[in-house]
Amino acid sequence: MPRALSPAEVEAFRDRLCAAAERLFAEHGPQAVTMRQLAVALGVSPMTPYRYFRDKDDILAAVRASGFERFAIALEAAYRAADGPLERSLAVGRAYVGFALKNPDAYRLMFDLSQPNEADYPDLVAASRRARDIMAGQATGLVEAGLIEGDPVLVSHMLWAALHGGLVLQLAGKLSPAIDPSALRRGAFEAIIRGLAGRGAVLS
Amino acid sequence: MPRALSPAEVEAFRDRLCAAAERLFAEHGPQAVTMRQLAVALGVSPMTPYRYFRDKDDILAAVRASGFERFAIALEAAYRAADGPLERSLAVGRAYVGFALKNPDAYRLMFDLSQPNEADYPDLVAASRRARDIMAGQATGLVEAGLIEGDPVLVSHMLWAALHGGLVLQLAGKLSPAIDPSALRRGAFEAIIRGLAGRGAVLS
DNA sequence: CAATATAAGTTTACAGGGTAAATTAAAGGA
DNA sequence: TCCTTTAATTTACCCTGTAAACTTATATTG
Repeated sequence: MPRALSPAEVEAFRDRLCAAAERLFAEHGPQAVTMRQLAVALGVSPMTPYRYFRDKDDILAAVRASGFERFAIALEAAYRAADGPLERSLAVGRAYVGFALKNPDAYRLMFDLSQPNEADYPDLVAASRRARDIMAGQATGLVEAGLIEGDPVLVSHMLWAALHGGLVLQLAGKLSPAIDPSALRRGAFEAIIRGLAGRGAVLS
Repeated sequence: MPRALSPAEVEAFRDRLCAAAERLFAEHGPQAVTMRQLAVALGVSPMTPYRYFRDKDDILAAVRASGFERFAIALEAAYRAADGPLERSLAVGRAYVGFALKNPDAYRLMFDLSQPNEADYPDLVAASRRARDIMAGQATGLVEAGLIEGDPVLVSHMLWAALHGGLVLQLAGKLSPAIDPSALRRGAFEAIIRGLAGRGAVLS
């Protein structure tokens, strides 16, 4: 049905395609998310997606962007719901771990090292930055309250590294004995925040 | 020249092939390490590698295993050269970061989440375990010396997570402003060890 | 020494991948 | 009505990984 195709329709198609990609990814693994499989999932010919995305990398970037979007929303909600810097940090940490464990495939893809550099995908950069800003805000709160001493940016990086590193090693099966996921969610990583914020940690 | 082919010759071919794979990986990216490219790099026909490896995943597993081998050797050297638990942990941490920054491609591949599960590759499991054991030994030292309180396994996981998370976020370009690599090597991450071991950190 | 078995290596072939180019079909404006 | 525009499909190409058949050269055996 040529002629036109409103921005809303374009957006709708892109969303449907991203959703299909996420489903394929989650249900049949990374090697199953192929142009042709995506096409059949949408009941469309193999070349149709190219009207809406530059190429396959562009599609995967959109999927990652949508993941970061939902991720940022979850972190923001936790941030706003808690009050007091320490409580906020703990809540954000819980939300972070919760998201990763509830959406392991999305989280994997979002931080996959073999993915092309995100700099070429503005939407992805924006969504990614949104999540990073919450991490920075939470860390700044800890520093301003005197719970941790040091550069807020560095503190943010450290806490993020601790969370991400633990999750990624767990998801990769490198930790042995493996960590009980429910223990993770309950707050094994809170130990780091509490440990550092507990008194006088100085990061420089 | 059929008949025979000593174990040493087999090992030599496998090593040459792994080396070629690492070079392709480092010089032209992951998508360039293809069976046919590997074959031309060795001056051999495309099917010849299949005499020495089950399939492509088997080759990549061997490359990862050799990476973990060199990684473990570096950590062990640092571990032995230092004396005193804190010094040992700091030395191992420095060696860890040094290896990752000097061999970013190897490190990426070793911890790539989209790689098939390592459980199917005994050599990889062994090499991986060797590295993990050093991390565990170093953490146990900290706990036994009373520098950190808690389960040594958990302490090991936490420190490993902090190191790995920071490196991986850095390699993925997620940290902004990016960390100066030389600062990383000089010991930005020592802050975590020192912070935790500084006095009375309790991890549980 | 000649014949054969065996194993290293190559050639050929195929299914499935991403995507460029040509083609078709449907709708709005003249 | 016809023509332009554009969504969508069809076709085609080259590149993957790898199975199967074939070639070639030695080591063993008669």
